[in-house]
Amino acid sequence: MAANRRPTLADVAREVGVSAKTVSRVLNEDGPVSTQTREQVLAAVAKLGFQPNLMARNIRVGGPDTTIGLVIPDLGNPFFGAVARSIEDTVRERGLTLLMGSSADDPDRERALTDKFLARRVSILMVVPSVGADHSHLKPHRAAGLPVVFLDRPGVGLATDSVVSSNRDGAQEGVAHLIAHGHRRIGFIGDLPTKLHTRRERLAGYRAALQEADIPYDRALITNAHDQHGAAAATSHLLGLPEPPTALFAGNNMVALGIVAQLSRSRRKDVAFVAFDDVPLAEALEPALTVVAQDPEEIGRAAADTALARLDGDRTRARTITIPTRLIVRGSGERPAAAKQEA
Amino acid sequence: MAANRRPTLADVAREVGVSAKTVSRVLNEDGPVSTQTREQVLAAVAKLGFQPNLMARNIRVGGPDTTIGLVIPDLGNPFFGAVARSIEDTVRERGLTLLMGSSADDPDRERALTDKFLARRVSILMVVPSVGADHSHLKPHRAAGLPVVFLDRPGVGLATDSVVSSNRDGAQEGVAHLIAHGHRRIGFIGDLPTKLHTRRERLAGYRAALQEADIPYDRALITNAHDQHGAAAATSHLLGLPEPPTALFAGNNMVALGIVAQLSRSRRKDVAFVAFDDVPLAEALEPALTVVAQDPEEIGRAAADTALARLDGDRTRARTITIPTRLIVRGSGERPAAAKQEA
DNA sequence: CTGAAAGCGCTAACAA
DNA sequence: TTGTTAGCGCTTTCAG
Repeated sequence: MAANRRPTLADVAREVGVSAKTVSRVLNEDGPVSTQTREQVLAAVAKLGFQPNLMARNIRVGGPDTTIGLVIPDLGNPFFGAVARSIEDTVRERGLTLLMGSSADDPDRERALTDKFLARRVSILMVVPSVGADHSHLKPHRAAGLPVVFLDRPGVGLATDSVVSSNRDGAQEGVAHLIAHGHRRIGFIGDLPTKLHTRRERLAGYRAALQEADIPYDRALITNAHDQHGAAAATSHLLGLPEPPTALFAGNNMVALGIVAQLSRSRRKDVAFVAFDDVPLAEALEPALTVVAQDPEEIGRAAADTALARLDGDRTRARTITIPTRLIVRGSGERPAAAKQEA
Repeated sequence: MAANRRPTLADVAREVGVSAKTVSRVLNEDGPVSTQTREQVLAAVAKLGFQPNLMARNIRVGGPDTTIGLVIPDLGNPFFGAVARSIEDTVRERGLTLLMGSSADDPDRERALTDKFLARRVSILMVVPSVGADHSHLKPHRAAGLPVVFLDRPGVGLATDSVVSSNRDGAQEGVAHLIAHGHRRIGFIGDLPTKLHTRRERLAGYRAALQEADIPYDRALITNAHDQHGAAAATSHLLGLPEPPTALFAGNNMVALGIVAQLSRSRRKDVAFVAFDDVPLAEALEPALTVVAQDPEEIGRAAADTALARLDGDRTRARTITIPTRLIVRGSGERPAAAKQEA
């Protein structure tokens, strides 16, 4: 229990025989200090192992803390990991540190996290909104100048900046790719819960592609899955249908992993496949996986840039930034459709 | 510039017509408060949108902040993402929030981050040590009761808890698997920089396996790579050798991705392959990828449990916890060795 | 160039 | 059950 108190500014001051304010001046390169005392102070700081208490400083200065609060669904999901890295890279030179937490897509956990972040007086708040979450409680904070940015999905109850992928267009392009290769029965495995913005948008893109090609929409071909395991089950289900699809479209990276695994296990090389969001080793699969790639780096950078601009006084109206996706054709979308396709 | 000051405890108190301390009591469920005033206070809190300033509270209470500082090499690496998730899951119920930053394996950045975390008075500090970093500056903090845990690698200059994988044994097991299938020339592609603890340990395991089988160690078969791209180049290099290896061993997940990609591009199905650390879709590759799997969940949990025990007063001596790895045989290690193998 | 006093938002300790 | 005073560690303000 050697809980010896950590040294304070006063301790350093006493050590040198100056006032606390002088030490403060040295440390913050505030007012003028003689080289003489500066050296002494620095020496004492080193000797005592003094670390200024940032919380005390912030309290006094009154400004926000130099942190940026980030709420994502899952710290372990590589997509959000990549977004977080990009945010950090962008804000680092401004001296901001990341305060992170995962919501597990639960509105209550999301609220608990944002409340904690607000209590810490973060400089910026970024949230991947959970389904069912309402964000009107953030209104006064935004009004008071706190930059709030929604990531990956729009928020509810608060008009603020958001950064999303071109979900609808991207999905449409991916499905059109399958259609161009002769497929007319295309299974869709989207996110769960089905109310998820990304699930809706990507399904809309799917439908748009069908419509464009005059292919009727068959509800039986639409399923959803929350994780890799569920996606594998959904794949089995779809392929076991009386009139099974000849191609599959994955609504996100986790679903893609599940589909690939299941197709591999069941040795179904005849099923064409396009995934939304890229996955590692996509190019090493056989056939290589064609994807609609998102751009997590750009999403993170755009979010951070927008937030920093707000911090710098940008008071223009809230904007939604859409980051383009990119169809990467690698082969899996080109497996021939079954012979029974109609003209 | 509507920078209207955020409401304080005093504002709430004034609104209700009570003292600040009474509001404080309500919010912290401290001393007794009449139901009457409690209601009024709560109403005022809601009306004003008051959020207690956690920094001010911490200053006064004197204790550490309810955060846990975590320094990892790269927020985008799924392995560390999984570790972070596990840590968060373990500490959540204690009310601790994650403060994260990536060091890019640069000692200076690592130091900058730990200093920031210390200045914030984190409750716990967890670090994946960079090569070349010295941690003796943490000594007084640890002595003062701050739990410090090293992750994935041991730290330098500070005796404290650390949690690592069974790198040596795991690598030995993986390489022995290749040897058991007839391979005698096995290429090793490890981490960069070569001083990395994991690189050394895993190479030691590689050598132990060779020795066990009386296979001479050939330095020409040892390379290293920092990322996927470098690993692909190293693969080409090894396979272009006058006496090329018939099997490869990957020193980490990123290297594994690079090797798989390169073998795929060059259509080299004849090369056997085992990787340290699992990767997504390993089972869907052809052949499926045999790996020495790490257990990031368990690493995170062990680290968090240890740190929490320290926080609760555990003063036993520093321990190193080794989390076992597990050989997952999926096929890629079993490709037959080239015919020219000697007895 | 340096110091003393006051105060940031909150809570511990002691009254009332 | 409630209020008052003091002070956490730091910086601002104003004097020396």
